[in-house]
Amino acid sequence: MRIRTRYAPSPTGFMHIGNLRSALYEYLIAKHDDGVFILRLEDTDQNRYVDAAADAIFEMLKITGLAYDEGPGVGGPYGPYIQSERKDDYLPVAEKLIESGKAYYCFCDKERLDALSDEHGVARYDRRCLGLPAEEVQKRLASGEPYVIRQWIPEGKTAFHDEVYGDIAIENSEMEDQILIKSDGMPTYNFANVVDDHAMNITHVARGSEYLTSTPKYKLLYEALDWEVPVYVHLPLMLNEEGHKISKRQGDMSVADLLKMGFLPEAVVNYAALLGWSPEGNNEIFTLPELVEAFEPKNISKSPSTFDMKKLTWVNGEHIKRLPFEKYCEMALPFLREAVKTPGVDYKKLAEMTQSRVSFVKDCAALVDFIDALPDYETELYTHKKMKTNPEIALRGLEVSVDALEAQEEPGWDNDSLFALLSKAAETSGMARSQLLWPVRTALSGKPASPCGATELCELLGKAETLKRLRAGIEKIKGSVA
RNA sequence: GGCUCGUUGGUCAAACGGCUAAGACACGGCCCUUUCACGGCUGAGAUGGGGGUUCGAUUCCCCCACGAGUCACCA
Repeated sequence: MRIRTRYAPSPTGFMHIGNLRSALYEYLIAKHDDGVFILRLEDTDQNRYVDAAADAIFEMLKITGLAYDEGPGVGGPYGPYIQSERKDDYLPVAEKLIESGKAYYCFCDKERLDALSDEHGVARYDRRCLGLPAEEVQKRLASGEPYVIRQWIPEGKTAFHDEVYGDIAIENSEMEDQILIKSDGMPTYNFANVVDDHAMNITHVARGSEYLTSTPKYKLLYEALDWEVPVYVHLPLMLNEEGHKISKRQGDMSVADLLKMGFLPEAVVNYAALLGWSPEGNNEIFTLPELVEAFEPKNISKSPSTFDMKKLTWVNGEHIKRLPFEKYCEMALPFLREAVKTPGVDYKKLAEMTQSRVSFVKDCAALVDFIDALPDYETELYTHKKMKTNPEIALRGLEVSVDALEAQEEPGWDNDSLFALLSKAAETSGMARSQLLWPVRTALSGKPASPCGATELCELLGKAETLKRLRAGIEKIKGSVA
């Protein structure tokens, strides 16, 4: 049978990296086996429903490339894919459970329930309505009294198998007679989930390990309904830097925020895959199709992992380097154009120079900001141990360079010619090549690092500007030495 | 508090019960280099504690500690 997985978010807020990972793993489990990936919106909590949240989910899945085969907007044979639109499907199932004695009506109100809390604030329903005579139930139902439907949990112990965590068993006495149908007629998440997963023929359920302890209740429901239990793949928790589960309610970072910060969608996806799963080989950089190929649920780990911005940043840089040059250009050009206004600048060249040097595309701007205007810099910059320079040597190096460059014709003002020229000048003047190049590089960029070497800078800036900056450098050193 | 899960360097993580306990990020050094980056090499850095089982435990069992999750008419 074909694998069918589903990502079933509730549209109550933005999507964070943990949510994305759930969606991703669901997607990968399906696609690795040529299965079907489904999106289903679990909007049974009308109080927490946020309109924009659903759109945000659609958008994030689109941007990250997690295309669903069935779901809102695209349809499918098991629709609708929004729970509020299937609300009539749940009550009959609950009533069936009542008939078989696996569920019962409960008329207890909020106040009474609240009073049940113990010293830890933990409330366990006391089953007051469990033994209600049928006539009384009918009478109260008929009178329009609000009610909920509760699952009846039998005595015993319930075990289930999880692909990641193995066999887990929990005493039924630990479980409450949970509510299946709320007083507003809507199903609870746990119930709707089971009903829909069955209705939609879901074969594999991947979700965070926070559901581990409620899974036995699901199992009991499946058994009571005589439905086949899906394969469970519980995922290790994803922790924030404080060591707590990442959640929207705690204000943790959203995927949209990460994208806004300049992380590439493919980098975020790649990194999300790596948190809690490890590839077989040593390579850690993957595109989505490569993940589909490489992903094996058996390599999912059990222990929680902490989100690490540094590693994400590295992954991002790796993806930038792998970007086709045209693509990188397209992304970097707006930043470069904003950072450099000097006419006649070769933006393509700037893009070329920056691609291997940035962790974020937008960082390219800061690398070339010296082109329009020479930044103010300290004479200290002329001192470089490995280049064997200090301000005095730099002064001589600059003077020699200026002399040589002045004589260079404009038509031959290119990197190769200039490099040869300065190399020769260094030799003639008895200096090391680096003793000319470092000062030139410094005087032209005014920065400790530049995206290209000295003579490339000369080419970039043109003869007039080059000479102007070199002379300014000379004056600067003279001024500070004196 | 009950229950469930987890615990390998700062972080992510490998390791049929068998070796000097992989690799990646970050950090240090070196090389390459027209600076930086890239790339290459390299260094430091880990099995929470205690008991077992075993010829041999990161690995299996028990206890402890610590961490997290969960115990809603939220999902």
